[in-house]
Amino acid sequence: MTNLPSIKQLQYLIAVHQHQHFGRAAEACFIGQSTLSSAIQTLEETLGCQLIERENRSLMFTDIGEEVVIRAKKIIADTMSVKELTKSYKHPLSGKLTLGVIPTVASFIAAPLYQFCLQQFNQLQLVLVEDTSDKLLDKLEHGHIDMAMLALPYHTERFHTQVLAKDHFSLVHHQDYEIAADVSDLNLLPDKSVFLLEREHCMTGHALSACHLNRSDCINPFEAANLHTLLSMVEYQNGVTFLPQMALNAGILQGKPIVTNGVLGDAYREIGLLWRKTTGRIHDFRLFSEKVGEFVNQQCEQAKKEN
Amino acid sequence: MTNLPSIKQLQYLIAVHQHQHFGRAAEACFIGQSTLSSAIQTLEETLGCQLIERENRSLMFTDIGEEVVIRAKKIIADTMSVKELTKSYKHPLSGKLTLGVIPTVASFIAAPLYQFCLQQFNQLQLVLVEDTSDKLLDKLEHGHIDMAMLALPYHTERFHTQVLAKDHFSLVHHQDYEIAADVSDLNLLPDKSVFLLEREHCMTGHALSACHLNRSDCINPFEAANLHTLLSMVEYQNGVTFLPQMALNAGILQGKPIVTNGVLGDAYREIGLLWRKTTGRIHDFRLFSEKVGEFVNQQCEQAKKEN
DNA sequence: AATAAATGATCAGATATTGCGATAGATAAA
DNA sequence: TTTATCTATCGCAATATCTGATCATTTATT
Repeated sequence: MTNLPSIKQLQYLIAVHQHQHFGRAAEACFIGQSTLSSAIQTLEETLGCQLIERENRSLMFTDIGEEVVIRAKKIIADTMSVKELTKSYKHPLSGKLTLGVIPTVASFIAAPLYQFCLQQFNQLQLVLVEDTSDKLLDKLEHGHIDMAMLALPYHTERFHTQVLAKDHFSLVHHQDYEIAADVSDLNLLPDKSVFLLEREHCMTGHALSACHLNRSDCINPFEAANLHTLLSMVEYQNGVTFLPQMALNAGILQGKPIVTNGVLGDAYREIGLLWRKTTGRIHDFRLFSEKVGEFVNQQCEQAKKEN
Repeated sequence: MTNLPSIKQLQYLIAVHQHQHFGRAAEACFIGQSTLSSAIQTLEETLGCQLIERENRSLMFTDIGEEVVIRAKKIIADTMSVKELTKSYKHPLSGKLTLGVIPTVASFIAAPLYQFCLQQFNQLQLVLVEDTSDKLLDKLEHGHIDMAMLALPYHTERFHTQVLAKDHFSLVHHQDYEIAADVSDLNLLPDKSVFLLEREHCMTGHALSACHLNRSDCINPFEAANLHTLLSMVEYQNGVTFLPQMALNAGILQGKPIVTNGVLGDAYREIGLLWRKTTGRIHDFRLFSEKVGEFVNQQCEQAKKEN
């Protein structure tokens, strides 16, 4: 058996790297400075090379030291995930779970989702975070959130993706606005009559591709930052836009002189849950996505036979 | 600081999993049986759940135990790679290095490459292994070989790929075989006049795509398993085939009544080195690929102004 | 049924590792 | 020079790891 570095040694090394200071690192690890000093020395011995250059009053990690720190971090993270794994096995869906949700979903289901989880998982302390898709993926990668709920398709190989539900788009317009009864090809809509969210918004892309909108002339250059601004434009400028079923079910049109023109056949976005592939709480997440999947499906349900 | 499982405990757990037997596992770890027994118990305690069901005369890993073993293996591998990393830093390119090479490369450069490495890296004990691309990637994944040299493009995201050199294809044919002086479009060659290796062979694909051969009629249905069989067919059946520069430079046509029709403009395969992304010998491999890259380039060099 | 072999758990005691506190040594700041 | 800061070192204590002998249980053999 080869003599490998120990978990503790790696933890201590990481601490020194974080604090760039032996004393403070030792404090953070709840051990004495001397202990840490000798631990690092032993580690350097087993690895057969210097990791840290101790100078007058400052530290300096060697190239190889930096590389070792990177790998050590991964090893520690993996080891902690083993503990998480066994813990979530013993106490399913307990403790804190931080879920990131994109705005065009959170607006409509954050509150009922929170209520739902409170009932379903009474051991769980759910924390919701609202942000854009990009930001959420960043947070997910860095461990600031445990899972992300966003609209698919969204290109990412980095994480495990679990599809929960289809959320169909409907065409909506002012109740007085006359529109051809049969709008099979949406590209035939009048010039500048289609209002959308800002271009960077993932829902804009989803609406465009799901509705096969390729004639840019019919799209109004105005870019809304949120759905309510968008709706007010549609209301006053007598245009049209696309709303996901989830928004309609949440009553976004209530009290407004805007009506839906019915669901558009195969135009939909998908709601999905993402998590880190290396997570230790895989059981938790599977269980969570199963239950929440049912809930989200319900939120996206199309009213049967509604005239 | 949370109480994490130790590296040793994980190693012992893996040993028990491998041997499915406490006694033999202990032996393999060079520790007493009692030590191992208590180590596993301590591990189960820190993880808070049972990993192994000890029965009458047999072992049985629990579901969670199996999962822990999988993750433990990764942690141990990563930890060992840290040791490798520092070792290769102290003694660059020393010890054993096992390199897999595909047949259509190995045939021509295995011997001179071995000689080259003997001179360049006198601390290195190079072991060459010849096998097909697929098999080599399998071996690479399972750690049976350290690097693989194969012909690109070859689709794989699993490994780091380092391109070494372009190896151009030339059209060759029997010296008495008349061929249009200007064969700009190879699809115009006579029916069944093009001989190739078997369909599964990566060089077949590379030749086809590099030479933009899309008219299947001109390809002879015979499939050769190696280049020498292929050449004998070309020789006796008066057909043509494509050979990489590497083969020509190695003198494969010497003594044969076969001549080259000159290099085909942009028709080439690339020779590349692949290694596991998580390797600890990254410095070694970079150094190796740099030097060997020069060597392979030389082996693929096209004779200037040769008439 | 009696006996032997196999296997993992347990215990006391040895050894190794990890920990602490005090202090030394070296350097920079006052 | 004095003081403050910082890591290394040393003796010693606590803890973890390891060993060898032994136990309890089950299975195979006689």
